[in-house]
Amino acid sequence: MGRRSDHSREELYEMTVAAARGIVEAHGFRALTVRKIADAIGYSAGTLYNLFDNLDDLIIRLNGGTLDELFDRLSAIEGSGDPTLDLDRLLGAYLAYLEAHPNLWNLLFEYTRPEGQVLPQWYVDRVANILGLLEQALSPRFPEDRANEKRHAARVLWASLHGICSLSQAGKLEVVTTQTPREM
Amino acid sequence: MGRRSDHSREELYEMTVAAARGIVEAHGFRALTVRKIADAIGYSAGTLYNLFDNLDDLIIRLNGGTLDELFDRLSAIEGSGDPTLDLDRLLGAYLAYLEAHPNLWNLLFEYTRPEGQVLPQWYVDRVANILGLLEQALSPRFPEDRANEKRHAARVLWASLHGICSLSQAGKLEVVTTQTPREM
DNA sequence: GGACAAACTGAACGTCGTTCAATTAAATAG
DNA sequence: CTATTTAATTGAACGACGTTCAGTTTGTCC
Repeated sequence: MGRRSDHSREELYEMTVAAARGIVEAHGFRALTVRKIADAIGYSAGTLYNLFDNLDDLIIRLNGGTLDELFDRLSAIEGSGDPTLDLDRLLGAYLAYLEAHPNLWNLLFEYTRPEGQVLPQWYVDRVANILGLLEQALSPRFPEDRANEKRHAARVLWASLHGICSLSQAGKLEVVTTQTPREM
Repeated sequence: MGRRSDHSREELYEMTVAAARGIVEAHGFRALTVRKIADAIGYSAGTLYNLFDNLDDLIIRLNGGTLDELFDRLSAIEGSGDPTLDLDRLLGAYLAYLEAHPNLWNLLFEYTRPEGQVLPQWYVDRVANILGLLEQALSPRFPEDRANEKRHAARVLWASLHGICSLSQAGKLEVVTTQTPREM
């Protein structure tokens, strides 16, 4: 079969990412294969290589969308100026997203790139944007000339939270503790 | 080729785990395949299935050895009774091990089991033993009737540290911060 | 209407984890 | 010492994976 005109390039791109997302949400990231995505959208596997460099690229685009969604949820929270309260709200929204889309969150962190590969700049920027929301909430605690310490604090906080969620999600803490991530 | 008597079953087991460890340390956990391990010890791939259920099983045994090594390093530290000092020493030993064997540490956490599979009890016990060392260092801070809170604190501490090391190791923080795990 | 370019496919390649009949050697029995 | 049983080892095979690409079909432009 040759050229088809069922969908534009952009439509195909959206369909592909949506199909990939559906597979991950339904069956976890181990179930995500090029052939299954192709089947889901009614095209052959080779076609996907017109749209993406490879599966790695596709996953990163999908993860980019997840980061966008996460940013939207977190940035929808209006700041009160009280760091304790704001951090609590951010945490709540973050955990709510994690609980609603555990497999997407999983793909975000458990999928690591082949060695030597670096994340594209646009991806790094989106992570930085989310960290920016954290910094904003922390602002009242830091004078303006200590922006570096604020950056630092936001990252330590983020990484620690990540550790709790990560181990909990992987079931590596459940066997030792019955606490939920929220309690921890 | 039929039965050989080059090595006993135990020797073969040790050789296999050692070969797997060598591959992971040298080339990362993505390079770990059954065929490469078999080549490294001069046997065929099928032979490994006499010793291990599957690659998953083999990896867990290897990780078990890593946990043992980690426990040995950490338990070699004699407690001073001062939690701050003891925790600092434990942290130092932990980070030293991580820096010395980054790929082994990687395999310990980045490798997640297929869905539905639970970790064997002996594996869970070894994790609990390491957490026990943390609890021991925390002891002076907690009265005896608050053992649960101590357990809790040890796990939050552990998970947070894990998050920092995990993101740093994966290069997901380097792009946003230049801090080393030790500083964080 | 003919030439060109883009999209799409099916088959193929090499690799992976895993299984298994066949083969060989050790262990045991008579 | 030989015959039989038992255990270890292999090579070939299976199905699935990511990826490539020659060949085919369709749209587009002059």
